[in-house]
Amino acid sequence: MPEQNFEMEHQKALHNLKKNLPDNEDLEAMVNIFKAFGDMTRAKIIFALAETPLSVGEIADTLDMSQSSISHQLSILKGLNLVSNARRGRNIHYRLSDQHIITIFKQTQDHIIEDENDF
Amino acid sequence: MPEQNFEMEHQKALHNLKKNLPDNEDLEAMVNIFKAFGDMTRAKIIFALAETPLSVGEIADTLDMSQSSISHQLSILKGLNLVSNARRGRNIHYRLSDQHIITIFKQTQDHIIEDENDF
DNA sequence: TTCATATATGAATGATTGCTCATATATTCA
DNA sequence: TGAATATATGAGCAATCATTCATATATGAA
Repeated sequence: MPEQNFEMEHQKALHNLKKNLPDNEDLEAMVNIFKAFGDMTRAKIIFALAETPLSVGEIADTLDMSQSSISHQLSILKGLNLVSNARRGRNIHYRLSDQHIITIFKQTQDHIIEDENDF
Repeated sequence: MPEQNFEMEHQKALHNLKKNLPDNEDLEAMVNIFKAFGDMTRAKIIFALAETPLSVGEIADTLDMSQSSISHQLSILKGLNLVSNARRGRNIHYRLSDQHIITIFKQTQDHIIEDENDF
């Protein structure tokens, strides 16, 4: 009876579930990154930096937001090693730490597009 | 002088930045998904559902959390089409809407691993 | 050194959010 | 139908968070 096989498989999966979950530390690292992505300002900063390195002021101008706000958000992104910075003349230029970051955004965009096709 | 070329390229990139950013609607959709991923409870739910479909009660037991809390979080995930549900006998089973979701998590895990190697 | 500019930072505040508790709804079973 | 079980939902509360405002720090120019 296939119905019972399904049930048995399910029970087995259920039993192993808890120990198959990533440990809290790893999960927390991931969740923190998603949290960083889950804010309009930071997402815009990331997309902007995907095009070219930018100074704090340039980002503030582009996004039409205060210097302070951008600086605060950059320090969060930096704390998570999502961006790095370097002085360039009078300014400090920020850049994405690695290309993975923009890939994750693109992947998510794909998910949304796929999703829209369902309707 | 290569320094000036750099500066000119930068000015050009800066000028085009604003109109190259994704429009707000698209960005908001992405940000909402990241927001959903950016919470330990929901992340755990997603990892659990990546293994097998589960009822609300099974998730609550596995994560050692209240039924109400899990139900609330599931409704958020469902609102974003990240999970779907179907009654199965007395219970309601939830499953991931598509496989993209777990790919995004794995991609992020890769980012973290790469990051750790830098130290 | 002094002034001007660019960035960082701390405190305060309003908004968002995750959980709990109580309760409503819905389905199965007897 | 009535009781039991599974899930959903609304209000309330504490915690988190993004922005602002004021100010500190740091660099470059004169």
